[in-house]
Amino acid sequence: MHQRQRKILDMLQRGKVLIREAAAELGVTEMTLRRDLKLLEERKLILCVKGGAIPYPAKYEPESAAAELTDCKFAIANALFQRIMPAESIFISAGTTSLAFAKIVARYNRLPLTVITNSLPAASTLFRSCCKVILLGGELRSSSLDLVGPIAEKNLEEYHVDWLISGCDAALSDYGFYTSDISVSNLEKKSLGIASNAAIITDSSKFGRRALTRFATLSDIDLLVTDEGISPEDARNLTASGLEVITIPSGS
Amino acid sequence: MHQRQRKILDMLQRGKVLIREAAAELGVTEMTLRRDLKLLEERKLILCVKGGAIPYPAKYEPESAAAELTDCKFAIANALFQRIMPAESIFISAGTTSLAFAKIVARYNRLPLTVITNSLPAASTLFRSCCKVILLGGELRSSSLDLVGPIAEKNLEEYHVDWLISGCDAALSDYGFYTSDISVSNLEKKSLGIASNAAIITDSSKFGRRALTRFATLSDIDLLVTDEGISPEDARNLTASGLEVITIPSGS
DNA sequence: AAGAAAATGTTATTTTTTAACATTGCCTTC
DNA sequence: GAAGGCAATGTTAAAAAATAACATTTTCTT
Repeated sequence: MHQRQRKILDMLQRGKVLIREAAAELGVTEMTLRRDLKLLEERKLILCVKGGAIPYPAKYEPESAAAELTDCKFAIANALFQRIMPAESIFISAGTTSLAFAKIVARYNRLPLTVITNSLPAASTLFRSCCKVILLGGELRSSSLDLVGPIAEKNLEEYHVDWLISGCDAALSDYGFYTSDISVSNLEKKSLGIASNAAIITDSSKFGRRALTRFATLSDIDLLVTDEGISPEDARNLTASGLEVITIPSGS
Repeated sequence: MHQRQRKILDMLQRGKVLIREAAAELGVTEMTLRRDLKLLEERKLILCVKGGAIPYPAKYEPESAAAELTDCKFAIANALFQRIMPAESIFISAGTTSLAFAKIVARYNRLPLTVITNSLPAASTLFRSCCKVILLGGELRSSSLDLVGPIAEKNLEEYHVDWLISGCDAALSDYGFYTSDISVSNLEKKSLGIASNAAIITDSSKFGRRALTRFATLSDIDLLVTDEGISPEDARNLTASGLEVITIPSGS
């Protein structure tokens, strides 16, 4: 990397850099500095704002999250949110639907909850809020930004929560809920054991499919929130097994 | 909050919003949208970039960090970094000097280390790097963005590291190192127990002062990195106690 | 309904960004 | 060491975006 670009990064360590000033300080023309900034921005080292640049904000969200946070997921998350009471404790698992839920909680920011989570995106969303946030320990997976593994599972034993809030990768209405990651599955199973109520929030497209491992049977779960896309038969199966099913309009 | 502003936040959930487009979509003039964005930016809900805005990046750094990350701290951190060998495991404690160290590690990004930390800023800095990151669990303190408390301490017992890397709030060259936070102190004490080597990195201004609690005696520490501002007498005291002392030029 | 206050729109001006092309300096190759 | 090429930087003009100042509309109050 060019010496000058390295210097720009140094300058940025303590906040915003203005193009005007920095160009003078580095003894180059504004155009050159702009070209440097563009390069650094492409490499995700900085973020260009109006008259300058700031350090690249370490978004605590996997790259994929933005695309997957659909309106439908927010609507589903919002429906569940209506059920949560002040001062309750909840465990928010990793995954985009759960993240949508965390964002709803943060946006509303009036329920003083105790939130336990293994998801850095969720913790990131909530740490400024009025909720108390507890993070499980463990190895940080850089792809999904969640904490899994034996330490996370062991930490879980220290807590009890009113609600477990989780998504799923696949679901069969007569058999249970699946995830495609074995370590996630292990953690989910454990978290079912520490929760008074378990809620699954998922869009209806997940039904009728299997994934690697089943982490919950139908009887493990108390409440399912999904969209109207779910087939009447699936809904009937679930209700018959004692789950409460909430469906939100698909258009919302 | 205005209905329209709420809508803007919704739009932002899935990435960048362009002023041109959003103004058309919301049926208002660009000027009005700009005013909305300015308001939302003041409330730290969004961040304005070139032709639009992005969701406010949840910077995993306490507000104070930027101002305190001086060149001096980076120089000190860099000197310590030279001592770290590939594949070693290190514990990085919370605090701005330790954060400077994490940033050096991330910037260089060639040492495959295992990093254990209770600091979200440090984890945030390192999660994209080639280091393996392990986060202690515990309650998230929103002011300092670190994890402390009994769970964090207990998790520590699961690990052993080659290096403990820590800052301090105050130091006496004939007595030891202080911090002004009792829960931090507890964690520091524990972490001394799991490290083969303990390094303290701190600017020389901390010497000759006390703070709330002493977390380390002189014999607990193996290596001290500071700047030339340290008095010859302090340096002599430390060396006499068996600490290796590295001083970096103040101007650097 | 009158008037005040807030919100929004309009226009002109300034600032910032982009694009296209000119210049410089460095490196290769003969 | 000179010719030529390539990358880096500089210059200028045009486009885009942001700001400021003021006009208009809407909303609320009384």
